[in-house]
Amino acid sequence: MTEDARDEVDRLVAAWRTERPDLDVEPLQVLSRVSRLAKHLDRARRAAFAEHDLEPWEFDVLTALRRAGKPYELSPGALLRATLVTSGTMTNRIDRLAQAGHVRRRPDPEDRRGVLVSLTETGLARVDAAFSDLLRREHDLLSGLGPTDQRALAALLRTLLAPFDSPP
Amino acid sequence: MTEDARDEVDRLVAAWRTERPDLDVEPLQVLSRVSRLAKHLDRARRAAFAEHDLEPWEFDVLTALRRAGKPYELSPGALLRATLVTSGTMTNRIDRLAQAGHVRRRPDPEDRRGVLVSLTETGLARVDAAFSDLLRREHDLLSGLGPTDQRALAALLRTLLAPFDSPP
DNA sequence: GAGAGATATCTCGATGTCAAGACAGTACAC
DNA sequence: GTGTACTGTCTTGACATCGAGATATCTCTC
Repeated sequence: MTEDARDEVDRLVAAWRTERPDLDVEPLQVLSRVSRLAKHLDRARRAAFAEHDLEPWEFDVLTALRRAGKPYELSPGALLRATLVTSGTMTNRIDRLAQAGHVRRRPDPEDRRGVLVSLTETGLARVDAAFSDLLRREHDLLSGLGPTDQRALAALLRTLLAPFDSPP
Repeated sequence: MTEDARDEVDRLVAAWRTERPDLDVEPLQVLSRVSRLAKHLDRARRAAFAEHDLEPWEFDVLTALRRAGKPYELSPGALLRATLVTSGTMTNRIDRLAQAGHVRRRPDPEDRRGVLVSLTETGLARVDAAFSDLLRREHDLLSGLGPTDQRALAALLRTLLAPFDSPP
């Protein structure tokens, strides 16, 4: 391979090697790329959702409900675990989604502390359209890698992610 | 390998397959993992920097200056390109870093619109200590992968990142 | 069945970010 | 040289997030 496709992180690593030759900066090759890629993905997602009048945070909540299957209903607690945000943030998100008419809140009949949040018709339609669109764009972003490479990449990332998702 | 190490994304993909069997959700195997991993990394970094009394955003700016080499000086414009934030954010960051005594601002003698930002002694010491610490922790995060896997992962990520870093 | 601790949700204040625009200075063509 | 477009930095207002704490309810032990 004539992999001369240097990216921003290659330049960053080279700079560190000059400035701090005493340190092993190899971890940056992986982890800086993960962070930078995530930042670019956020921007791409924002652009994709704009066509459906959705913010990324709205999409995150709506897809969690959509994935739950009928009746598309989850507790705020389940939602915050799915989206990695704090409880205060989730309360705020649900408030605004309810105001926009995308979700509906009702008291949990089984637990009087609890609440259940469910998709409305318009919320369901909106998230389905946005999700199809997102997948189309993500497919394009990955077009630089063949199916084998994609699977290899997914497997490597899974290894890194596992300790976070299932704490020891 | 008994690769049964299902993570949160495997569950997410399985749920989508059930709910939207009409869609090809393979891209999520890669891109959802990138986003989720980045979120976990942010938290880990925040914890690491807390010991050095630095916020992640402070670290980002200080390392950009550190990497520049002596005299550790860059313009705000160069800094915002290095950190992927907007100009308003960078002005705010420099203000607070200057107030904290980590950087210093001076007018650019070559361009009267411009400003140059440089590390102070304490800024330099702080960033060097925090960076060593960060690398130690990142090294541990990657301990689940051998050197070959790490290189493979880095190469695959580079391919995805290249189109963003060097727009065609 | 009473009490202690855990759990679920919400409230509130502080903060970092962005987007849009203001302003000063520079560069280049004519 | 003058005018126009561009560049670099800063200002402002809106907003989403977090963290800590408040409140209500549940659960488990004795």
